[in-house]
Amino acid sequence: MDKDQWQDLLLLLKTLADEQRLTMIGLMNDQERTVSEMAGLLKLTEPTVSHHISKLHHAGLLHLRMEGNSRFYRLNERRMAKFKAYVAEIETPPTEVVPVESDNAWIEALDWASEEDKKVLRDYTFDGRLTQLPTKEKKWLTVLRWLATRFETDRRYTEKEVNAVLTEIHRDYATLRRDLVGFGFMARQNGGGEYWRVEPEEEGA
Amino acid sequence: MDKDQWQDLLLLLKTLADEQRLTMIGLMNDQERTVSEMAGLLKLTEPTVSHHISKLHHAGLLHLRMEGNSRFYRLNERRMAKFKAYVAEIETPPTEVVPVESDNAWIEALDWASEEDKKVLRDYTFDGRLTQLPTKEKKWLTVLRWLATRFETDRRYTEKEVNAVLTEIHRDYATLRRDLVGFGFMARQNGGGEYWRVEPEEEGA
DNA sequence: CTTCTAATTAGATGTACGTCTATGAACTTA
DNA sequence: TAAGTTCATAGACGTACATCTAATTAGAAG
Repeated sequence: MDKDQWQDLLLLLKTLADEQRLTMIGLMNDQERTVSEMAGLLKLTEPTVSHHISKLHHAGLLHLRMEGNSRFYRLNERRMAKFKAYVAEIETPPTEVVPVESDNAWIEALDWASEEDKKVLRDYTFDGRLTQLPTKEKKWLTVLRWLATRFETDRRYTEKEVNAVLTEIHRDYATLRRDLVGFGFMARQNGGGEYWRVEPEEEGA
Repeated sequence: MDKDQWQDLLLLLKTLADEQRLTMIGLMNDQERTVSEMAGLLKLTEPTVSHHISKLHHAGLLHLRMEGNSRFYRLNERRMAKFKAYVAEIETPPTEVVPVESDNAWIEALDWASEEDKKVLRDYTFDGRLTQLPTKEKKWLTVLRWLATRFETDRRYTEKEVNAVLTEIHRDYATLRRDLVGFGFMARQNGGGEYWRVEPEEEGA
């Protein structure tokens, strides 16, 4: 278990370690529920349920379908499965030793990258950081695709969290963030500053 | 998952949903650790570590071996396995419907009880509560053995929690508690008011 | 008995967060 | 446009709790 996964596990634990939210998980299992419906069942006010929903949603645990005035939430089973997988190896230490990725070894380990992609990454990175932003769109897309993999799927990030991850890659995190969204690697919620990773073949079901 | 197990899961989630404690779990996996040792590794003061230890211990997640001035803690793997089993069915609702155990059906379901034991329980209980405390020691032991099963193994209870469970069985919870300890069905920590269930064949490993 | 060591307990402090009321935003329907 | 519905957001309030310093217990060693 690497450090990011361990932080992700921690997020999930904190999110689920609440009586009301754990109950809601049960309510939304195999069934769509609206906020007002759960407020009635749990005997809480709607804003309170809304608060819990936002926590669960931010942790990627919910699917949302909007229809008319109502928002139908239901459990994201893929995400729950991930949580269970984490818990299965929960004793594994956070692995304090970060391998430092001395050179470009990590590039070879990328299973999605073609030889051409790998060459681009070798050319434009040093020790895991971008040294320059490619201007050719094709190369830029390769870089963005790699950037996207730095984010967990099925999890919501605040803008601050996104920036924190991207700053590790390049000073100009704003450009990276904008194009990740612009080219469809990440999505952003209409109102708030919430982001999540999108995969081309995802959510098709 | 019944209501007690669900509350137990909640306790474990709350206990584990903390960065320091999750790290400690890693440190104590397959290895004994002392408080001062972990305080050094985590860069926390000893009282702080002690605080976290007590939470983990209360949740039954630790084994303790005392030697000289030091206390060696290590992970209780059986308890972690229980947690994992809970998580595996985490979506299962709390099962709000308590079957009410209309009559004595629950007695038949006790796998440890002989026919003689069952007769004692039928005679001295009504709707799951003790109607009278047997004076004959043999019958009393049967009752105590049953009472012990109302507690989770591998978990620590405060005196208040013990009383809460026992009050459901009989007004005179103090007598029940005293004899549970006196006859070796439960153990109590020397100083504080912490209790845990002991099984004759437990901890022998 | 005294001194040292290891850990817990007591008490204080600041932060995180669950819950509420009040308000605003987005959409539907008349 | 106006009125109604559903939910989210803002802000306030109180409790829970992670952490610290200081004091206390319990055992070991002198």
